[in-house]
Amino acid sequence: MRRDIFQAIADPTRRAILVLVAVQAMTPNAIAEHFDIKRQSISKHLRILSECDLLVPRQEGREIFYELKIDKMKEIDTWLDQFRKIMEESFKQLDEVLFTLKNKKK
Amino acid sequence: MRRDIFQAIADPTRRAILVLVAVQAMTPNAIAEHFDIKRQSISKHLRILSECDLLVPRQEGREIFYELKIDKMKEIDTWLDQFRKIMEESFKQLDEVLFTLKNKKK
DNA sequence: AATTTGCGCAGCCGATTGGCTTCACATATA
DNA sequence: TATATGTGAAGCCAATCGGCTGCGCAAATT
Repeated sequence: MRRDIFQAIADPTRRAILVLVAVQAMTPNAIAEHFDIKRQSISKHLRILSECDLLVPRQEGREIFYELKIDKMKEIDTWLDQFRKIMEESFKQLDEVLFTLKNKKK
Repeated sequence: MRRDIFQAIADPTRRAILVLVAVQAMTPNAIAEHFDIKRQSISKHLRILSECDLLVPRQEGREIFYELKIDKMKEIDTWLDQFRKIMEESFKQLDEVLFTLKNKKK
């Protein structure tokens, strides 16, 4: 059972759930109302999202409110950082090339 | 056949390929050397990454160099923006609450 | 106490995934 | 021209995915 954050957000329903819950913590039933999917299937998604720490359940009587753990989202951002860094490097090298060319012109 | 960027980066091999290619455009054979996977399987991954515009193939004789299309990566960032916005709103509301509390104290 | 409500779990099932092997084909190279 | 090399496409297969239904259980309501 792979259970990383990237596999979690691969599913469009799960991404939509995250957006919903981001605005306001919600119960499985309330979430299910927004989809053409049985409540149990939503539950399965919530389990996956919880297992990789994107959501956190908070019990309140017989209801369970699922809340977004925004910090976990930052992991995606961190992954993107690699590319920002690499691209920055590329531009730096490009700048050097351009600088060299400019100097040669003189 | 789902083919969106989130499904593309769900696979760890594909994420590694993206990082490799980000540094420098590479041929399928060169990429395959970095994995314990047959070249043909890598080809399949390259096809998927190309189909959702994360990579671009550049033919050079009988070799094909796959290059990262960094712009496409920004789509992930754009998706994350939703959450940044929502969180910003939450903090704004929290600030208001704190402000009200402070005033009540007086 | 009986019923309703909110929920998760287990198990079924067709579709998809991500490996693999075998092949065909075009471009170097001998 | 014959051979070696770089590549993608097709098809196989076990594992996983994402729906579904049918439970059981605890909390709330009657």
